[in-house]
Amino acid sequence: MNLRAAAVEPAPLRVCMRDRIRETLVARILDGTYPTGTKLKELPLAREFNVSQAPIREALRELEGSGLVSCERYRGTRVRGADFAELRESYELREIMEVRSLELAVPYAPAALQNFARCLRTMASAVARDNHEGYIDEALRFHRALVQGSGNQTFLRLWDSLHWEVRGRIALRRIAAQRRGLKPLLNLHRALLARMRAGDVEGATARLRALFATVSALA
Amino acid sequence: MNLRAAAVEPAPLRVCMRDRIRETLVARILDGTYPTGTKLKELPLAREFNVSQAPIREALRELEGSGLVSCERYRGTRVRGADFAELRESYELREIMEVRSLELAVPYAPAALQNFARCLRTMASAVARDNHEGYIDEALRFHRALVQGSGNQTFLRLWDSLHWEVRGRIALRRIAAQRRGLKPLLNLHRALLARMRAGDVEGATARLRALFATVSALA
DNA sequence: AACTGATCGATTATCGATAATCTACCGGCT
DNA sequence: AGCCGGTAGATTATCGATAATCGATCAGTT
Repeated sequence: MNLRAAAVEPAPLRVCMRDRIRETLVARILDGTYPTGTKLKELPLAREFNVSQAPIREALRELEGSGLVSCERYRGTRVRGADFAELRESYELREIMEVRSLELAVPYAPAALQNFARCLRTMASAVARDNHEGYIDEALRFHRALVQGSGNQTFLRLWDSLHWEVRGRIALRRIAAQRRGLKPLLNLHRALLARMRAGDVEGATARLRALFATVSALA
Repeated sequence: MNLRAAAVEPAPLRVCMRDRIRETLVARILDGTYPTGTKLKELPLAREFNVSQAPIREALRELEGSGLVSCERYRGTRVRGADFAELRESYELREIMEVRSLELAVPYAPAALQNFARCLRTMASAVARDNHEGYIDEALRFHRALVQGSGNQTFLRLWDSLHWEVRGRIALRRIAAQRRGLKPLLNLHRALLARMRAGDVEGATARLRALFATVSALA
């Protein structure tokens, strides 16, 4: 699932090596295959993907831009992100963006509210059937729509660049594995939507902050 | 002035073509030499910089990461940012980051407060001497330090990636050219620092928002 | 032994050329 | 005229090879 491509381009169409390589590397970094500090050497990667050095380098430059790796001239590329501190920082960033988006977007148009409600129904049925991945997919759509509602394209691009389709999955799986599962998160979303419907900015942002607090509490 | 490099690496040491090219392109995009929508063709750029296609492509990939251009497969790279709407969006993002940073960092340690005070003195003397560029440099240091104070590295990297050393300069020059000049901005900073000293989060964030409102009012 | 400087292997940066793909244009057909 | 398919030129994506740089090692000196 690539939310960004789905929203912006008609077809993902990954004919291009660079994209395939980049997505593979993103996944490996965020799921821990490459722990923080791992050196990503270009020629070995080139051999692994059966390509030349060029597409590897370009993929690495893109990752540098999204902050997952850092490069030092003539010294190579190292994995930067994905330890827990970094995950928490990203959530902090996401929180302030989503809170501000709420403030900018309330009151919502009926069509937007219907869209959120549809997401919520799908999330609920996923929880009912213990379909964690289904819940995660839909929750990400819900939160992305929240940011989209702000009308701030810069927010949306930033949100997309943080790769929640991978990194959110990691955090939510841990919550799903807890005793109470995803039910509390679902209920918080319900309360949030109710306040959004009521046009109650204060109440809505409070619920949204509570949602993020749940994730932060993972520790 | 490259704040990012100055803070992270000992020496910028731009021995590498990619960096020189990237910085040139950033400046051209943000100062309007390349208006929004301009197609950046690789071979002509390669000829201009007397390099081959490779370093150009990598520079473009980095710009894509920081959101200044967008690429479509086999269709090339176009300038994305730097119209006024985009500038406003970036300021919105910067505002929520700086406000949140304040909330996280208050109350400040004495050393940090002294640093802010030193910035402020430099800003004041620059205004007194009508040295706009000097004011801008120091104001950017002040605001960067604000974000740094949050301890959130992700915030800081994002702040750096927005190229305020170019884009902030553009906005502030317009304010400096107005009737009242930079004086009101300086006074708002003074008020802000006073509230920071007092450990008054509410008051400080209010002053900070007022600062950003001044910029947004540029229209 | 500690220090200095030269050298080698590994790795990144860049090059020049080729393959893949897109866009615009053109002629034939309905 | 308007539509379709194909071809040419422009542009991007990738390749394979070379140059530049780094880190570690080692000989020689004190």
